[in-house]
Amino acid sequence: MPTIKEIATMASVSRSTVSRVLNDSGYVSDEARKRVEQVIKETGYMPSVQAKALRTKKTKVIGVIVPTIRTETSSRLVAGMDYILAEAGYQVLLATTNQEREKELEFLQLLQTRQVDGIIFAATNVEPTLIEKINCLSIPITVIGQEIDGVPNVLYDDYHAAKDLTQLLISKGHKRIGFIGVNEKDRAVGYLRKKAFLEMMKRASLNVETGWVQEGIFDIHSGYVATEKMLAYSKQLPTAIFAVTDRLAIGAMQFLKQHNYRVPDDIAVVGIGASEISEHLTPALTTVDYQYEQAGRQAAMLLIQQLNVKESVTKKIVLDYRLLDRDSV
Amino acid sequence: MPTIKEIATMASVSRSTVSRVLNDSGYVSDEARKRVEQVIKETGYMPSVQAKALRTKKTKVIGVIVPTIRTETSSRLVAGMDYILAEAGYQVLLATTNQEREKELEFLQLLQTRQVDGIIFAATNVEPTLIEKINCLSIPITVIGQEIDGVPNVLYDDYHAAKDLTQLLISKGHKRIGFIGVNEKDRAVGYLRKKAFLEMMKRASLNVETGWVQEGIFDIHSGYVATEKMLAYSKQLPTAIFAVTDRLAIGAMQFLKQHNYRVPDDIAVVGIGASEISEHLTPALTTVDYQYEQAGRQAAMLLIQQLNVKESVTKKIVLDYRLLDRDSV
DNA sequence: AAACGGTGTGGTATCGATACCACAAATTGT
DNA sequence: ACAATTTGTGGTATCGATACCACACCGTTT
Repeated sequence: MPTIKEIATMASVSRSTVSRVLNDSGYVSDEARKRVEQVIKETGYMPSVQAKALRTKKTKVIGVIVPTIRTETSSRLVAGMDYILAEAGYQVLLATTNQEREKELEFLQLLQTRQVDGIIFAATNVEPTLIEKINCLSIPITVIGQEIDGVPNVLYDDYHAAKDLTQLLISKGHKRIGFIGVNEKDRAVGYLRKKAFLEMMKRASLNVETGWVQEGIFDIHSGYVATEKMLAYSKQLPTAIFAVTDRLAIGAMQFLKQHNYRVPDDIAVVGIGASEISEHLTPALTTVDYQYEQAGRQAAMLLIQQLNVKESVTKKIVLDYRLLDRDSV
Repeated sequence: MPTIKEIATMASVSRSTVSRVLNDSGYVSDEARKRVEQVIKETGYMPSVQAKALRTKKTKVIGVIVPTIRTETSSRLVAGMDYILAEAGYQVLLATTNQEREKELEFLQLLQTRQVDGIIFAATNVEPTLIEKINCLSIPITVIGQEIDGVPNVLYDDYHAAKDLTQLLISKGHKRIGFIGVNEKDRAVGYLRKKAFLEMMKRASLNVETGWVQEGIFDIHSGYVATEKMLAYSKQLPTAIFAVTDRLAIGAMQFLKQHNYRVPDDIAVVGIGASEISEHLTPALTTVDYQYEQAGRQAAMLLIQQLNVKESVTKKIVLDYRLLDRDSV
């Protein structure tokens, strides 16, 4: 690959002129421009991204931090981001934390020294040190899925979605409803969804047995186990189970089917997430669609907006959700 | 962030000495080293990746080209790669092609000008122009999932896996077996799996009605539709369906259940891919586990190997697969 | 005719690091 | 004691681009 210097020599102009042609900046005579373009075409020259980045401090790369890329949620998020970012000429540099807190910090640092133009961060645990780090970051950032003050956020409306879903169960006549959650350190998925559930039950004056509240992690099997425990420890069996993710719901349904409970006739099940499989289950799972790809797009757009205006915006976007009332209730 | 020059001044040494400390190369007195390290610690200095890359031509970034990041297959692949690459100090720059051929070429070019240290390419269509481009690339590359001569490959054993799976169906007494494939331009998934199926049927002297052979794309719904067509156009109904991916198999099962065919009693179903959900379906899907994460790891390891020896290896790794004989047959 | 503003071009400094060489000082060998 | 290493350090060139300024050349304006 030739350098700009060689192109300049070949076209009998200075490097400056070649640069002007490349960036379409400043004055260049038609004649000079043509000569340069000709040489560029002949040689297939492409300017060195490294050199350009060093000089201009712009890399056209966006760092994306996600807990994992294996789950449908994350991969859809990233797909959505990538769609918008690619359109705007950016590429995605991926960083996966595997839920480890030190790694979140580490990657924020790493991406900064890599001089990415911006960061999109799908956080899980939001603790003070992390927030502090984010706030003193010199790069535009957008946080998705967890609320952090002072930075642009794209948020799911976990609270209201969970409320609506609980209300749906109640309105269909369920009075005994079990709950499968996750660790409450995850404020959005763990804390807010549970809070909404409990509040709605209280408002409807419905009792929640302690055995009805179980906790899983993020995989299908833990939904299975949680359901097993729930049924074992209940004085009275619940008639419905609210699982905070589709995978947990799928695990629950699997356990129920295998133990000859009919869904939804004996026990109804709902999830959150609208995973691809959810509508192909029998019965089709009632769930909430957060439209993760859309969320990724929004986050990317919000970031690009910041990059363009060059001053930190602190907008919050609360995403819409759709209740998918299907056959499992 | 200070520069190496400032660190040098602060530690009363030259930039060269700081560089030597940073890279642990050449001779540096203990005393000088200590002073430099002290200043680095105090300032929190981190060398500019851009400048380093410009000088050394190494970016510590690996470009990964995949058709999409939304599917379980791809996301697992990438997760596997990321695991190994992160361990070796590389980061992943993502490029998704959405199956568009021009984009595959475009990204190969783009990644090259970005001076990534290596490329991992999960190709789909392998046509001459692409192969040519790959062969004249100046960067180490590893291709995964499709066989291309002259470059290191990580391959699934599509042919034998499909044969084994067909054999399994035959050995369980099935004589009328339907097939749901994908476009044969995809040599691995479309062509090889079909070839293996047809050969095994022929070898067992089993007839394959034309209506029994259907084609879908890569989503669940197309498996549903293909099954619908298959049953509509069959003179005699098949007793088993071989779908070349799990998603197609899931679509098939969904259609069958909804139309009151029992799986596997009336019609058995098998897939390929061992998607997470496959074991949680009722009945649990018989499928082939390609261990995509493992595949991603292998590809990453193969690439790193090339980077280390600095000469192009042309090794081929054919991955092992596991037949998961579950309840859908 | 002098002054002026718009065009077009080249030269030089710079971004922040490493490579490489020159050279001084310390150590070793004979 | 002197040459030959080994060790330690700094200076300069370079990677490949852009930023910015200086200047030359025009045609207008006063």
